[in-house]
Amino acid sequence: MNTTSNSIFSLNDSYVKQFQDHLLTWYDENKRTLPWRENQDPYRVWVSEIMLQQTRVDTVIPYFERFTQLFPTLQDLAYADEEKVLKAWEGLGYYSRVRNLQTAVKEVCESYGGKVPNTPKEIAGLKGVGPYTAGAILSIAYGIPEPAVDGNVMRVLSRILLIEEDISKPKTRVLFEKAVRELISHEDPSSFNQALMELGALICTPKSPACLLCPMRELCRGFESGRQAELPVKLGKTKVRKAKMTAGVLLNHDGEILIHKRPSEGLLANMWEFPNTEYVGEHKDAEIEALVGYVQEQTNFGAVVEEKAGYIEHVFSHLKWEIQIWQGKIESEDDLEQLPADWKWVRVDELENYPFPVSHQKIILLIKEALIV
DNA sequence: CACGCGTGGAA
DNA sequence: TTTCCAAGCGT
Repeated sequence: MNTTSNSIFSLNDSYVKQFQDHLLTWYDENKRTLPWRENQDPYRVWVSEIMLQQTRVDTVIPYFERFTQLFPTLQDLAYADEEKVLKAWEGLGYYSRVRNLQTAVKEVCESYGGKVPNTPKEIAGLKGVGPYTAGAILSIAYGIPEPAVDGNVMRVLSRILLIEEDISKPKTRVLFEKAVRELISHEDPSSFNQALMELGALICTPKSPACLLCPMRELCRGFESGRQAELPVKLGKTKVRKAKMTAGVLLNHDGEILIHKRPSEGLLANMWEFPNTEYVGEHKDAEIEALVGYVQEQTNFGAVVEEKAGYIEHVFSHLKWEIQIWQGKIESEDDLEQLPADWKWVRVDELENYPFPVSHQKIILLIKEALIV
């Protein structure tokens, strides 16, 4: 047996075996019952992994239940109307995830006979499937010993192995993948990868980790040196740009509201919204002028703004919208049916049929509470 | 590589 | 209230 150092992490066979035993035993006794753990259906595993990207488990659970009920199989999703798919994702954020997912399952139907591929190269080639998700599907659905390195894994391993590389650097992930390749159980790669993440979620949390409850404590170099709270090293900055927005709830003669479908790329792609634009200036004249000008440009309609209907703030990961909301109407003798593509007149009770981002759901709430429509 | 891309929870 | 996120990926 090789009992000497066999890696850049100085992991000998004995350490690796203990690592696996402690981790897998703890996982077996403490893992949560989650809807995507009911079986190993690659499609369901895939959906869950996409939903869980940058999103909390508690948030995902109801979405996963509803989504898999609406689209039980890969084929159901592949052939579904994109609007229905976005509606099922409404409120979950990062909407390109689900459009990429649908693109990818179509690809699986066309190129892989409807069966999710099980090789790293093929699966990583699918839209929206990066290094983490590829490893997660391969290990969890197919039992293949590939690393699945997410934020949890980097946090947990940075502490246990005392790795001080900056985890905000993309290159650092590769280092952790090397570590996982040396540690991963070949008997149960699925449980091993999930256990690392589960430990990160339940014990080895970002702030004040529960080291006294941790099954890995005696194997943890971070704990041993009392430096677990300093890890992982994560540099980088958070700057949120503020944008002053003006939005309109604009009615036609039939009391219908004007809405717009956003472009297919960029922020909130393909989601619906009320006509809005960024403005410069301090006073209400600037807000009204910007809004009316935007509507004129886009639809060729003349809007008449009547009164302030409210104010809403909405914070994105990288942007803050400060939205002034105006109520008004479209004054046009022209044929109101001549709407440009991606614009629509809808009744209040029809709004629920369209996918709106949360920022504009707040406007819908204002309409239902305050406006007479 | 750096940045854009949502949302709601926790401290 | 402010900060930092939470099972990342595309460009």
